[in-house]
Amino acid sequence: MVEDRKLNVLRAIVEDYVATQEPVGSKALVDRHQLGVSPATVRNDMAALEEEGFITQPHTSAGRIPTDKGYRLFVDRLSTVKPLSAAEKRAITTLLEGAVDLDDVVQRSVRLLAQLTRQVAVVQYPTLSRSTVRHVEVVPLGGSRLLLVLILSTGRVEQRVVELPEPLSDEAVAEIRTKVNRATLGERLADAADKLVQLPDEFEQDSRAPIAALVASLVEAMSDHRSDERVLVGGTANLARFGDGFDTSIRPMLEALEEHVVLLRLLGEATSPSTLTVRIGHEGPYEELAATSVVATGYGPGDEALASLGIVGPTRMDYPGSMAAVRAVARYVSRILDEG
Amino acid sequence: MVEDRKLNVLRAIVEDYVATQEPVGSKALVDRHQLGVSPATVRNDMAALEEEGFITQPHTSAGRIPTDKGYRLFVDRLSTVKPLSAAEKRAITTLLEGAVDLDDVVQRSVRLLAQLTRQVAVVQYPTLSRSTVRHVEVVPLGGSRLLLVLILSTGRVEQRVVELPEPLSDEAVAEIRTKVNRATLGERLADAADKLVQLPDEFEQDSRAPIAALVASLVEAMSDHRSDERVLVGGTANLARFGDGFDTSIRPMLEALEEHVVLLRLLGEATSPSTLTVRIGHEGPYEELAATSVVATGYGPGDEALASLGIVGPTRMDYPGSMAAVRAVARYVSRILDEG
DNA sequence: CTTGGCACTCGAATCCAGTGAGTGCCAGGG
DNA sequence: CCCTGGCACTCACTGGATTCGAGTGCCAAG
Repeated sequence: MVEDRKLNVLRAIVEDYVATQEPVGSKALVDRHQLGVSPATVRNDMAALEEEGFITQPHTSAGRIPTDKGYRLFVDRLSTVKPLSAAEKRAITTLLEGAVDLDDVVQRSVRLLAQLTRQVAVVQYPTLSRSTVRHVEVVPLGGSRLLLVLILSTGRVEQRVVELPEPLSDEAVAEIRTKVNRATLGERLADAADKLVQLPDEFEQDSRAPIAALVASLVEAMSDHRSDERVLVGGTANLARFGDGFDTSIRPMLEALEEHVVLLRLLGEATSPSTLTVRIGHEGPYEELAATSVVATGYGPGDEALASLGIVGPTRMDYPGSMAAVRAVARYVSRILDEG
Repeated sequence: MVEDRKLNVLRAIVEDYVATQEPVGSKALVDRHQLGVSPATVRNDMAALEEEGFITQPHTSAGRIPTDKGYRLFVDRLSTVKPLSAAEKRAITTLLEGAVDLDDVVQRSVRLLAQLTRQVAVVQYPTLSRSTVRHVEVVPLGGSRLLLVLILSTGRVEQRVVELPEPLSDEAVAEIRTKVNRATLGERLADAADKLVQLPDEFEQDSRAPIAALVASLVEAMSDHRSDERVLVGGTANLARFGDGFDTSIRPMLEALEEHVVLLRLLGEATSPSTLTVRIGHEGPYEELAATSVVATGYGPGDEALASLGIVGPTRMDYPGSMAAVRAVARYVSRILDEG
């Protein structure tokens, strides 16, 4: 019973602090929430909560603010899912349904997430490594140059221009095209690359040089994990809203947002769309980002997570709202990928 | 003679203020520059400069800071080109030469510009509208779906998936491919679109429906100026360095950087790579960005400007350095586009 | 035209009380 | 055992007064 109230107090503190960004005291707490007890009682509870490490006071005789541990308890046990408003749901569907291609989906998702949560949004492009080959196109560009276009099951398109040691006839190109497609269609990228390297054997000895060059370029495109690391960031203007711990917190955040590798580590392993990952403050791998939290989840067709998306913001964020938005967007995007 | 010294004083003020970010007084000025006159003389000159509107004092009995008009005079008449260091030149060539495709070139350019100038860098993707068609590829995806790949002279690749009203045989696809290419090869986008709309007439009456759908999608891809508006932004972390006029200036900047349309207006019309555009403070079209300047130029193969690139920073920036960096990067990128 | 001298201005820094939100603790009552 | 009102205490914050000093403007002399 009394334990319950303590948790209620913690919840109230988190909610008020997130709303006001100011340390919250016992008096204000009983005023704004129906706790049914006096400030003195709340004070006792607060003392206990502080003892247990859930809240802290910035200085003696100031209100309390939640610690990372406090936020953790809050998201794990105290926060109820905040359903999105009808308007928000509508915004999601209408915005995402207007998307024309994969790039567009990703761009719109970032925008959407940033708007919904008023935080910085991060969306990773679908990973190459788990997708399969849908088609390979070989286009002569004149001279001895070829354009290779690699179309993947996720809708991603990679292209490369390759310079051959000698020109190829149109017939030779056509032959290569069919053989390459026969070898790789429907294969996962890693497997497709394996099959490709054996492909030159199927050709005459003296025509192998150009084939080998072409295959090498294609294999490189397949194994090039550059695009794995591609992420899109949006809503950075929201950073300026933390009028508070400014320079200490905004600088490393901006730096992190530039470093895609860092961002990907922040988003973490792509989990299934039904699982949300919340990383609070110091729980993350970066010391400089101790004041920021990450709410992320995976997305992809079916329940297979191809990539992650999420938001990054100060530890003092609206967790229920952010979590609801991230989850909703991930689901809608997954559904779109399902259909496309 | 005395007029010359006044200009020297202005130059010194700009340089010192840019370096220290603090109002500069007469004493400090004679200490740090070999002006060969006493502080009192400098004071007289300063009074004159203020009278003419080139400098101002934030409050009585403080040092002077340049006005927008002062910066303008500085960049127009006082700044000598600051040659890049050997290391910087090396950085440019090595970084840009490693690029594998157009996207990569753009990405690397942004990074480079941000590093060189320690400002926010903006690079516009090469415009579609002025480029010509190099190749159109039509790929059956099974069922009645086709993938259209549009390859442009700039190296840009656009793709669309189109759903036809009825399936097409492989032979029909091949025929379409040749006809489409014959009609559009080498044409500018606008002209190519014009030719395409007449294409269905060349086919049998009863096979026109799928052709029309295909053509419509291609024309849309060609006239879709979405990609005209694509820009890449980098180096936002540098914003945090303006430890000074923070909240008044960083917020609108972040917002502007999110709005690509705004950014494009800031970059302005793409000029030839040999011409630099410098927009100082209030000279720009946006009231909120009165404290920011833009250094931009066009780039593209030959001397034809396909798109713009540049940097955005506080009016108190190192103009000679920024201008040198922007110009150098634009030239190198143009050269790469020439070769590619 | 330049220069040294000098009075003057005004923001920034320092100091110092006063204020008040908030706490911890305690004794009394359900 | 838990809640509550009371009370002394702490300490950031505010605002006014004061000082300090960088920097200016002006003037008379060279």
